[in-house]
Amino acid sequence: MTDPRPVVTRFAPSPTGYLHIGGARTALFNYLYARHTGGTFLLRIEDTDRERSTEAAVQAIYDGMEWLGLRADKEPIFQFSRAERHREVVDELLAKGAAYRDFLTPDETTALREAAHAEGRALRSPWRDREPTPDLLDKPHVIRFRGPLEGETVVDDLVQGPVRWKNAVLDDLVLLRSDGAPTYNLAVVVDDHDMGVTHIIRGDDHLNNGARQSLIYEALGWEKPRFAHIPLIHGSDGAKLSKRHGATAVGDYADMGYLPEAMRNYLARLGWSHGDDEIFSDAQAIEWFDVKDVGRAPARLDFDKLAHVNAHWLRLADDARLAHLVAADLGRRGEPPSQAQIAAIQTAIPFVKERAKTTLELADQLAFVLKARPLTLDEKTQGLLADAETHARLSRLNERLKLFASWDVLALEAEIKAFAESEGVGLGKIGPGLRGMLTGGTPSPDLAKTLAALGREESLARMEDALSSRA
RNA sequence: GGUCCCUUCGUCUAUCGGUUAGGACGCCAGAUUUUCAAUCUGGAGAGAGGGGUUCGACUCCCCUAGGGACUGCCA
Repeated sequence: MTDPRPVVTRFAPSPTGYLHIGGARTALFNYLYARHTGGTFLLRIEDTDRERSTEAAVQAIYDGMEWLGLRADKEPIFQFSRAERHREVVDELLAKGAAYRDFLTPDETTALREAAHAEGRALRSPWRDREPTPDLLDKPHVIRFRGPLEGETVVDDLVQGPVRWKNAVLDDLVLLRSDGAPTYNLAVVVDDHDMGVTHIIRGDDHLNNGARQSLIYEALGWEKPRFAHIPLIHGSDGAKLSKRHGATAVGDYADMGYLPEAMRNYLARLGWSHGDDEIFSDAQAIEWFDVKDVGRAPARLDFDKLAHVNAHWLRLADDARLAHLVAADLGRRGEPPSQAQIAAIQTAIPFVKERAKTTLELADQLAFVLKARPLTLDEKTQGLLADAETHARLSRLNERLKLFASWDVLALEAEIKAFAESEGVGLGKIGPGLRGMLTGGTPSPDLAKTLAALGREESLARMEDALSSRA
């Protein structure tokens, strides 16, 4: 019952589009399970559909997995390159009598299917029980699997539990097309077998295929892998994932300011749970993950929660790394930062990172840092400076700060408080004006942090700009 | 049409026959307050419907409804 073989999982996307979020999660689950069991995680590109497969899509898959940090343990396998081997297996099936040549034309097949459909039965070709004469062999034909007519097939799915089908309802699927190209269901079985895959974790849209594939394994006398059909992810509106939901490709999430480690955390939690744990590291995910704990109901994407998880990982992220990401975000926005601005971002990031949920928000929070001198002051600040008393007070603050050497948050905080006390006023008489001079009105962190983020030189310069701008 | 899968707060989920049905995000209120956030505290909020089984069902069984997948010489 228990499979003694070392665990081998695989992610097997077809290169016909982006790597979307659902596929990314499937890859994640395969990866986590392999890591959890000390097994191997493989990548197979299912490019047997020559019409729709593109190199760009293959690259998109690589890029997406790279960004998410999911590396396969071996070189990827391209399914199309194994067509010869697939045909070999079909010959074996033919020899065993587990497959047959079907000379029906596409039109005849369609007619037969419709008739069978109307009666609610599975399609059966008359060629299933007819021996072709030798001269017929040159004629175009497909090769179909000869499925059992009686009995039932049970797939003991790791997520869905035991699922059973009457064999009579499973039709004889095509193994080899009339042009000799192997089909998906055949190729999957052969490749998974040859790759030594022990656990097939994939979307539950493949659940029905599991029964058909199971039958092929049996016909070949091969040891079957365990299946785990995980529910699909839906968009935030409950509908199927589509471009309309804003982002389909995983790379889009990078552009929206999410961190890959946050993505892994959030995606793992979508459909899988380990008690009440919400925030967990990669190491914990690997330690805890088991396909048995994957739920059976489809889950929706929740961008608010993703943002919350992202905020957590953002705070833990390295400042230099965040500075690079913010710079990239700004570049994408058409506002590439100068070298000086990048340096300013670096020093300011520690003071604003707990205020942002994405690197995009981080870029917004840094807007006050990026402003060029002299700042344009908002009306509120202009009004404050127009008041002689306030102006005089802020000038005194400026003089005092000029003499203040230890430019760190705690010291600055104490200094501002001390100044307020010496002036005999509350912070309310100082804060708005100081902030206005420093930022021109753009939102910024606490005053001491704003001063620290700006740095001594820039802070004092901005103050002096403002104080002298009145005339 | 046929086959198969799914159904706990708005969302993600815990529960694995006995709980005031727990947590997280979001939401509302309050605290904090020098802007904007963040943070802290509190609150509202759920077992699709109907039958069984049982001393007792969110939990097991059946039916209905709703959602989804497959039904291809696509994957």
